[in-house]
Amino acid sequence: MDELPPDVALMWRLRETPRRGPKPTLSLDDIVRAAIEIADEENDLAAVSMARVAERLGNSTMALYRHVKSKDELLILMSDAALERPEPLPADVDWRTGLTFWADGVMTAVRKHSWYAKLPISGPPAGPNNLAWFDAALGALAGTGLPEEAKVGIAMGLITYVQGEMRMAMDLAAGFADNPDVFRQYGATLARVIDPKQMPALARVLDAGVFDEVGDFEQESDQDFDFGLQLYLDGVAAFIERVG
Amino acid sequence: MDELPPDVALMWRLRETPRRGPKPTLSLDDIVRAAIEIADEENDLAAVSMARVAERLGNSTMALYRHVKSKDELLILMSDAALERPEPLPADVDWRTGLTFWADGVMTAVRKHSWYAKLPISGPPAGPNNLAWFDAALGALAGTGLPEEAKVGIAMGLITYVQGEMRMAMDLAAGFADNPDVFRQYGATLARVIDPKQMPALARVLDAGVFDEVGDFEQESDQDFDFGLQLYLDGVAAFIERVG
DNA sequence: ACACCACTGCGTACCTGCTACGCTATTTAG
DNA sequence: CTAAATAGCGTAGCAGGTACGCAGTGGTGT
Repeated sequence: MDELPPDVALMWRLRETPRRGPKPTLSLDDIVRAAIEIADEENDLAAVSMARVAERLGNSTMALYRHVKSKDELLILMSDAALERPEPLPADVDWRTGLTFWADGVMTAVRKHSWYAKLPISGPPAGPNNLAWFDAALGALAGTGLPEEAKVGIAMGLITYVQGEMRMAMDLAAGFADNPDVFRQYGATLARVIDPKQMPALARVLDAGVFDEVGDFEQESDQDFDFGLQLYLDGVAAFIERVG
Repeated sequence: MDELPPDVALMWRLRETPRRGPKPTLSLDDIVRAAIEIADEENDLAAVSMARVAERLGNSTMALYRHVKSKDELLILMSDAALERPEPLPADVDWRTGLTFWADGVMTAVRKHSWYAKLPISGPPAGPNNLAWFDAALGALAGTGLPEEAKVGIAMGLITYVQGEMRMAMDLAAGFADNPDVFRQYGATLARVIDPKQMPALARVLDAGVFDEVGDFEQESDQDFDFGLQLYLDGVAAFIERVG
C-alpha cells in the first residue's frame, strides 16, 4: 500500500501525524523555509548548514533530524519548495507562445534563487511544484496533437536546456562578481594562449573580435538564453510539421 | 605583461620552473592524474580529497599545496585534463554531420568520467582541451558562412545542452543504481500523488502509459539525448536558412 | 669554499560540517 | 496512573580543507 518513496511522501506532506509525544516546536515547513532564506541571503548553497538552519530557528542542530533524515533530504525538499507554482497559461495561445511564456517563467522563478542550479539532481521530478511546472510545459503542447511520448521528450529537452543555461549563467555571474577582470580580458587571454594553427576556427572568432567588449553581463546572458531557446523551438516546429 | 589569470597559466603549464631549491618529487601532472583516477574508481567526485590524493602519491597532504593553491584549483585542472582532445573532423562533411559527430565525441569522452558533470563551472572554457573542443564545434560550422558571433552562439548553446543532458543522465543513472525501484515505480508513484484536475496534461501522459515499462536505462537516455539533439540541430538548420 | 636564499615536503593544529547515540522531558492511549 | 511514543538536545566522533612554521635541499653569487 504505502510504497511511496520517503522523499516523495515528505514533499507531499503525506506522513501521518503522530498521536503521542510532545507537541513539535518545529515544523518541516519552517526548516525548509529557513534553509531557503539562508541560501538566498548568502547567495550560496554552501552557506546552508544544519547548524545554521537550526540556529536561525532557535533550536539545536540535532533537533532538525527529527524532521529530516539527512541534509540531502533537506536539499530535495528545498528543490521543490523554492519554485513557486507557474502562472497559468494565457488562454488560447499557440504552443510556441506557450513554451516561451513557460521558459520565461522558469527563468524568473529560478533567478530568485541563484543557488538553485547547484542542487544535486536526485531523480525525475516528483514534488508538487516541480510536477506543476512539468505539467505546464506539457499543457502548452496540448494543442499540437503530438503523441504523449513526444510531448514528454520535448518538455524534458526543454527543461534540460533551460536548467543547463541557468547553471551556466549563474556560475558565470558568480565568477564575474568575484573577479570581473578575468572576463573582461577573456579575449586577450585566449589570444595569448592559442596557437592559430591548432585551433583555426577559434582564432577566426578571436580575430573577428567577438570576445572583446564584454558589455552588460546579465543582458548578454539573457540574449544567449533567448537565442538558444529560439533554436530549440525552431526545431520543435520542424518536428511538429514533420509528424503532424 | 604576465596578466594571465593564475588558473589559466597553470592549465597551460606556463609558470616558469624555479631554479633553486630541492627537486620536486611531485609534479602537477601526477596530482591531477591521481585525482582523476580516484574519481574514476569511486565514480564519485566527492571521493577526491586532498588527503586521498596525497596518499595515493605517497606524499603528505600538505605537500599538494606547493603545486596547487586550493582544492578548487585542482578541480579546475581536472576539468581540463579529464577530456582528451577531440578526434579531428572527417574531411568535407556538412555542418550537421560535423556537429553530430562532435556531440557523439563529447558524449563518449564524458562518459568515461561520470563525475564530470558535477564539477563546478568556474568560467568560460580556458584550458587547452576544453578550448580544443570549442574549436572543433566552431570548425564544424566553418562552411556555413554564418557570422562568427552566430557560430559562437550555436556552439555555446550546444555545449550547454550536451552538458545539461549529461548531468541529468549521469545523476539519474546514479540514482537508478542506488535504488532502481524508485524509477520502476515512477509512473505508479505519480498516479498516487497527482490530482488530474490540477495537472491535466500530466495525467494524460500517465494515462497513455508513457512512464510504465521502463526498459534499459542507458539506451533510453541515449534516445532522449538524440531526440533533443536533433531538435536543436533542426533549429540550427532553420536559422541557417533564414540568415544564409 | 662558503653563505645565502628560494624552494620542497611535511607535522601540527584549527575550524567547519554531518550525524550516531542516548538521555530527558512531554504527551497521550489504555 | 503507567507505559509507550515522540521531541529536543548535549556529547562526541569522524572527515575534510587549509594556515603556519620548521627542516632540509640545492642552485647562486661572492
